[in-house]
Amino acid sequence: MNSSSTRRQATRAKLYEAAVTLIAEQGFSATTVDEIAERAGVAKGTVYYNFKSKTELFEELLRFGVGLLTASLQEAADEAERRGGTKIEALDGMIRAGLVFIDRYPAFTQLYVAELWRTNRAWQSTLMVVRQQAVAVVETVLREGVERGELSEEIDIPLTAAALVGMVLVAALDWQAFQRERSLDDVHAALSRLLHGRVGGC
Amino acid sequence: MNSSSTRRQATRAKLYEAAVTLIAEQGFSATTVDEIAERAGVAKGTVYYNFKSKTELFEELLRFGVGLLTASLQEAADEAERRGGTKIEALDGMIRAGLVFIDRYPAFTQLYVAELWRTNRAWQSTLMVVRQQAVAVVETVLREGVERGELSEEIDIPLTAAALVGMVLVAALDWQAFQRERSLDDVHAALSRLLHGRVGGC
DNA sequence: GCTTTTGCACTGACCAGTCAGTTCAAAAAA
DNA sequence: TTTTTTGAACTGACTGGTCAGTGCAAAAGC
Repeated sequence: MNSSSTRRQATRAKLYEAAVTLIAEQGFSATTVDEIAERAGVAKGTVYYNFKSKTELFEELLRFGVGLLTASLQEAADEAERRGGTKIEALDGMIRAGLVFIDRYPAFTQLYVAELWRTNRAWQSTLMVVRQQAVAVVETVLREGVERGELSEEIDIPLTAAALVGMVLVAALDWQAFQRERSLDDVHAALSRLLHGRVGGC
Repeated sequence: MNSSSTRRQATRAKLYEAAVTLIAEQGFSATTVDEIAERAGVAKGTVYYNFKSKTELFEELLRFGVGLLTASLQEAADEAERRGGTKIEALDGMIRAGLVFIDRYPAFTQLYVAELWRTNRAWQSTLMVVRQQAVAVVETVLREGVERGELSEEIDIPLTAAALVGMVLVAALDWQAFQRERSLDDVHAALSRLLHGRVGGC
């Protein structure tokens, strides 16, 4: 049972890997199950042995990917806490963690952004849940920062969290798509400056 | 001749209107030409009488929409200039203009974000051009701000522009999708605070 | 001896694009 | 003025192709 379930896990991983790239490039509807199977080096029947449908494969992929992102944001936040840093430092660390994630899994990020605000889709509810997990990590850090008096009491936590996530997401995707020559440190520096309010004179 | 060309324009407008909503909701591939025609109250043949293909309809829609956005950003920048405001004030006005645009055309914004970072798509080149127009407006204001000494010389213009655009885009879409109860002023205030660096103590 | 994977033929729904034909307002003819 | 003609705009049934999902017997792995 144990060895056979790792075997299943391996084919699932191959299918995720294949699906994420294809769907990021072409979108969900334009990507065929035959393509996914071929890219994964697996028979079409295997896709349906492992997943109920194309949609279910995609939903599990979303859960899987956002799980990774959330964990890595949380880890960055905990790391700052452990070192006794400020919450601004924690946010800075999370920006970097976000960039590293996007750098490693650009296709997933692309796909996530493309699907997030669609309405009337089968996986809408899955996305809502999964988005909330990720944003909640940022909101928590903001809330703790306000409580400790490190952040202004007047900030609007949900909106600021959304704006910060957006800033990182879009800057990173733009970097990947249109400004490949820049280093991760360049991007991090630019975002960090914005976070610290060092754009205007101040 | 005159009345017939306005008739054409009217059907084209109806088709844009129908297509933008459907594609924003479902994506390009998942939206059928039959659906677009039905929503527009027009026969399928009419779509093909007015546009070479489904893709061409979509490309013209992109050009049309980003044209509107660029114009409204530029207008906000000019308005600040006319009043002799600082470049930070200009950026603030552009943030508001962006929010107003997204509030009025949420479907278009959704669709733009969903398609922007896809690779291997037929309209890729159209999108590149059109994105550059929009980002260039922001970059110009940043550059002028640095020249005048109002903004730090150390900011990275292309990356900061991308980050600002992303901040507005994502915060606004999140507002529309998940935080409907907030007012445009709330969202503007939150973003403005981030722009002015009033999140941390400073 | 189970679970898992393969290979492949098949079905039925769906859909982009076509095309022969219709509509109608305005120009030309009577 | 009335009648006829013209052609741009529009219509919707139809076609050829594509694709999600099925079924199943045989092989491979554990």
